[in-house]
Amino acid sequence: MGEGEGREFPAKNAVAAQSDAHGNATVAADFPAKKPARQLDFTGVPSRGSVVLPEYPQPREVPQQEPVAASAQIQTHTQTPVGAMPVGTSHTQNPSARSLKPESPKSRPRPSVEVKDGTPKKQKQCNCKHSRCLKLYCECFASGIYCDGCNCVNCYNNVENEAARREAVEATLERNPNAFRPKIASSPHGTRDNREEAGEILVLAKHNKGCHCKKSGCLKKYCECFQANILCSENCKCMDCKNFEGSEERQALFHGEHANNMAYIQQAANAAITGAIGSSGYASPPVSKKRKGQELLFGPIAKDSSLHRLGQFQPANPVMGSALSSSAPVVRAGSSATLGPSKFTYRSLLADIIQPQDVRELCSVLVVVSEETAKTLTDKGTEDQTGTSLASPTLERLQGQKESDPQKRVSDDCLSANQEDKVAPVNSSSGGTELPMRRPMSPGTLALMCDEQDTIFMSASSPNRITSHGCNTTSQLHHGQRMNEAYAEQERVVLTKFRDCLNRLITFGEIKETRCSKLSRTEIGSPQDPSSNGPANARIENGKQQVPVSNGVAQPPAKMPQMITGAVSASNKDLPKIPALPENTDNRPKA
DNA sequence: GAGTTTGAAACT
DNA sequence: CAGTTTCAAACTC
Repeated sequence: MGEGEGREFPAKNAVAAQSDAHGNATVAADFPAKKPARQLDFTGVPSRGSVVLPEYPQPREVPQQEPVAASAQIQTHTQTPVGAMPVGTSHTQNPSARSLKPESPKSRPRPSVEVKDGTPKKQKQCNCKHSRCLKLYCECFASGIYCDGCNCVNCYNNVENEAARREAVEATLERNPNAFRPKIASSPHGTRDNREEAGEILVLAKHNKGCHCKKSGCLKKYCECFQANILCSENCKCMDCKNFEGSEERQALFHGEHANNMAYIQQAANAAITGAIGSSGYASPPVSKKRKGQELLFGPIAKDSSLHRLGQFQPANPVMGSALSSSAPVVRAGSSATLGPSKFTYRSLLADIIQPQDVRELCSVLVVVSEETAKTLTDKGTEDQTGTSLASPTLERLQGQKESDPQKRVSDDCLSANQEDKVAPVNSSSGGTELPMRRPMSPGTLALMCDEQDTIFMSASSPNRITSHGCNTTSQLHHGQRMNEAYAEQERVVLTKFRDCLNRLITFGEIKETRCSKLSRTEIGSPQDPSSNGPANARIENGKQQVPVSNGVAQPPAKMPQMITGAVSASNKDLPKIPALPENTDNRPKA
């Protein structure tokens, strides 16, 4: 029979293995005639009643908690074993004793042992009448156990009919090799374990095949996902699903009876994340999934779950929803692998840290750096030619810059830039309104357009330099060579700085992610104050930006400038006013 | 407890 | 793969 076949269970399950041993055939054979009852090991599932399985082969990830008493299938595969029932206990309640049943005595506890209040309850007993308990319709069969104490009629799911049963198992596996495998898979995120206990909902696990509910809104036990106490996932093809994170209906359902279930924890976590990130951060769609027909909105995605999923993600909360839609890069994650079933709407952790003005500031810094580099190089050239050093502070800075760590460099640069602005604004002869020579450029432009660098270099040059560049025809060749080197150096410095900024952003993003992650776990119990990541927490020491620590968790700076410039926030006001990026394009000085 | 509803499983 | 039928659990009254 295949019990074994196909399934991995056997392997995992020692006991099972023996029966399955793989083979298929073994079942009967191996089946010790009555293993106490263990049934097919095929599942790997916990045995419900019977015997066995010392341990579950598969870690079932999904602990089910809750209510679910679910149907055998799910239960079996999932819930049962899983957390809820300690193998030993539950099912085993009546272990051996069961009389296998042709008759189905009702003595045996069914597989689905529910454990509430810590008290294992009796497992369900099937009531099959037409399937002989040899099809998956039968929860016992589906769970891989013999019927025992059930109310079924004409049952063949027992030792006495092992042969028939084996055949049935084989047939079933033939149709679907995964028939006896757990239907619920946990998500990659392993955070759930800590919360399983208290009736938290397992939102991270998901149904392998997904449900296909049409009328239950996936909020009734008809729905396998709901029954397994998990949220519907992208695997589902249900309609009008309300079993998703943030669903009001779902919340209402759990509210009261499961006040502290996972749903709330998750929500709180979301809230925490949102708070940490900003109002436009994560949003859980309070609105229920749309019906497939509604998907007009989403286009032809439909059928597959994608559409469906989109529906699920819809922000129900008008506020959040709008925030979501308005904020640029909102990634809907949720799909499986990663976010998995958890349908959080993902938004960059840096979303609220990086403001448009910050980008502008970054551009300013880069431009300033570019200028300084150009200036320095030019001065050097001049020095070379004249033999005199200009002893420019800028030069010193730049020189030092190359030696110091990037962060310090950035910081210094920023400061220097600011200073320079105050003291001797480069190219700002005409005052604030005129486009400074240091035309703001997008990082991308700075990084990618070498030609632009030339322009900047040229424009950044002082009149003197220009003069020297352009007027001294005799030294043009030599000068040209130097210029090339200067460009290269200039580009190197600018790109280096930009790279440093990006690296810092990445670092902070990671820090924030970690922090949010922790927050989400602890949020419910002891909400942390999101404000902890305020600007005040970012400090710069020794030119190096220090990551503030709060509650043991590194705090990313709340404000971008600190990351970009590595300088004090005060630098903002010192920075030259820079027109919006797009506007500059045409204003760049022509060399 | 009978009847209805529902959706997975099985079948075509 | 889609549509239909079968089946048994979940649900309603």
